[in-house]
Amino acid sequence: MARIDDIDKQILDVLIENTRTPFTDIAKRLNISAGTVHVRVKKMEESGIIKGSSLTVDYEQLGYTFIAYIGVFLEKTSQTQFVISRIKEIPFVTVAHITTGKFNIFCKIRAQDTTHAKKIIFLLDDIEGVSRTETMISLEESINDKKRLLHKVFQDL
Amino acid sequence: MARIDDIDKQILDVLIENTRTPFTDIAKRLNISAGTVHVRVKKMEESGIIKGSSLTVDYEQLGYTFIAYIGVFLEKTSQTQFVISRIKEIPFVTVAHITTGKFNIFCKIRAQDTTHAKKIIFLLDDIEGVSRTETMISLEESINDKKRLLHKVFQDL
DNA sequence: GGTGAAACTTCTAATAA
DNA sequence: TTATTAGAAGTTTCACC
Repeated sequence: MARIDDIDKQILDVLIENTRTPFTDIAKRLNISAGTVHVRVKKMEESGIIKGSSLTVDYEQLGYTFIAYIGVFLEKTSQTQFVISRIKEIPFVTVAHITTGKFNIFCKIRAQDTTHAKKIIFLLDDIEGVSRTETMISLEESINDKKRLLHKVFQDL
Repeated sequence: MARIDDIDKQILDVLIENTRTPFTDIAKRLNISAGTVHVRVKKMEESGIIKGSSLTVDYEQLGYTFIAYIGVFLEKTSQTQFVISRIKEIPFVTVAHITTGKFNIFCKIRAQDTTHAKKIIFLLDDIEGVSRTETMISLEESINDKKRLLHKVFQDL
């Protein structure tokens, strides 16, 4: 666990909510100087705690309305890394985990529609070492909130 | 599908990679003026295509090393919305979908360790209407790249 | 470490094309 | 719709606590 103090945590909290919050604003809120905010952010960037920033985009408006989770079964566990490397080549697979339990690998895909999704799933099925896949289509993305966790990062359950 | 043109797409592409890229930089790359970038970004914010921005944080460094996916089985489908509303109250559930297939609801949790995860899973199990849950622990997050999709948003398969 | 102020860069909004 | 421009705002550096 990186050693960051309470000020750092508060800075993170603000920037997680909105990356573009001016340092001068943050400084005012936390009663420190903008220079201090700047130095601390820079340090967290250097230490890798802050990995980058990204826009939150409305995929639906861009025509990407289809989300599914796909469990992947392998013929042999030893093929895991190979299959992962092949999955990385498929666009629209946005998340993939090696998991315990039912599946060997577990992915999330985002596609335009069912036809598009079918193509992606077929690509997955065709990877050497994949015995079969199991698809769970999302009917509604009820929670998807990076901020949810992040605001709670330092809160106990 | 929102009507955005090629310039908009290119602006999105840059900002998705790094929200803090100066508009003057983007302007140079695309051979347009910074004012134009500004106007276009503003429009995309107003239309909701740009929903916000967030820091990408290294959770591992913050002590959150445990990721699991949890499939939730309900006693009756009619309880779905109620259960979702209860799940929303649980911190550390970062994603939840209503799905077809095996499970009724499908969540992702991020926790500090197994003890912490156990508490979260027990909270889920205790929700009225939940008959049981099935946990898949992530051994490795091999792909988690918002940028992966985003850069490909306008690419065909 | 933190501050405050100066120097520099970027943003924004209004105007003009 | 896009470009220009000037004033406002934000960032960064640095000498000094």
